[in-house]
Amino acid sequence: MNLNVENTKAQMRKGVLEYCILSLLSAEEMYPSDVIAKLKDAKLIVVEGTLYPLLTRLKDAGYLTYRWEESRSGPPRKYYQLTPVGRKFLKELDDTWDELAQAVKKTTRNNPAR
Amino acid sequence: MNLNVENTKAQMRKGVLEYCILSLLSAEEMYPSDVIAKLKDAKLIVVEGTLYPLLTRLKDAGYLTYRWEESRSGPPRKYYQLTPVGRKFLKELDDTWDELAQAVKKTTRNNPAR
DNA sequence: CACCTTTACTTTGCGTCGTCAAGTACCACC
DNA sequence: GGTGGTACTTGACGACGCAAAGTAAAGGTG
Repeated sequence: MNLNVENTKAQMRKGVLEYCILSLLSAEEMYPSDVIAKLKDAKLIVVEGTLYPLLTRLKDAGYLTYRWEESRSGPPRKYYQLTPVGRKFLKELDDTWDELAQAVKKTTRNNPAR
Repeated sequence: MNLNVENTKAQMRKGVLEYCILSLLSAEEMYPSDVIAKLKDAKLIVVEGTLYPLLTRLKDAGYLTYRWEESRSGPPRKYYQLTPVGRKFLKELDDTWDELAQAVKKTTRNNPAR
């Protein structure tokens, strides 16, 4: 048990990972390293051991597909993209996120720190 | 493994629980059932088995204290309140939340669903 | 071709934590 | 002194992020 800011930050990040990844992939087809780089840009640090299993889960759930593409600098890459079902799912996650943001806003409204 | 909206919603909720609870308690002293009710108002469903251990962790970490108070309709209640350290921690969580919201906004900016 | 580096994908095990479910305890009222 | 409502506790379980080690493909260098 380790209740510090870093840990809580990690907890919060976990909750939105799926959503952010699907959202990134909905805008443009990418392979995992691209996704990690994009997330890093947004200050969401994610490592391989987190991303790969998650992508696999999303694929198994029918939200993602991928195609192999050759690379000039190493092994071939898996380029992921949303399926129609994935797009539908993403729309629901948009609402879910908005609801959560509303909920947080509501519970923190009278927070003296603000 | 069960990748549906309900599950993802639960995941997101997990991430902000600590924050919301501390925030509620910073505004006013409460006992667990009050907290559950307030969270429910904000559409954040939390059950006893989640809240009690979390409050204990927050107390053990030095962020909360409690005092017993008699009740007219049952056993005495533990009224929780933030410690000075808890207030400091909460301030940091405010920043953490803002950062996360920014990050999500950034990754979802080009999401066609929006 | 043997070796090394870089890049990409995979997998195992661990730790944390929310949740379920069952249990304990206190109080009021009849 | 049962009975019902309220409050707090706890053990087992499962999901999942993450660290770390492993496998594999391509290219460069001699």
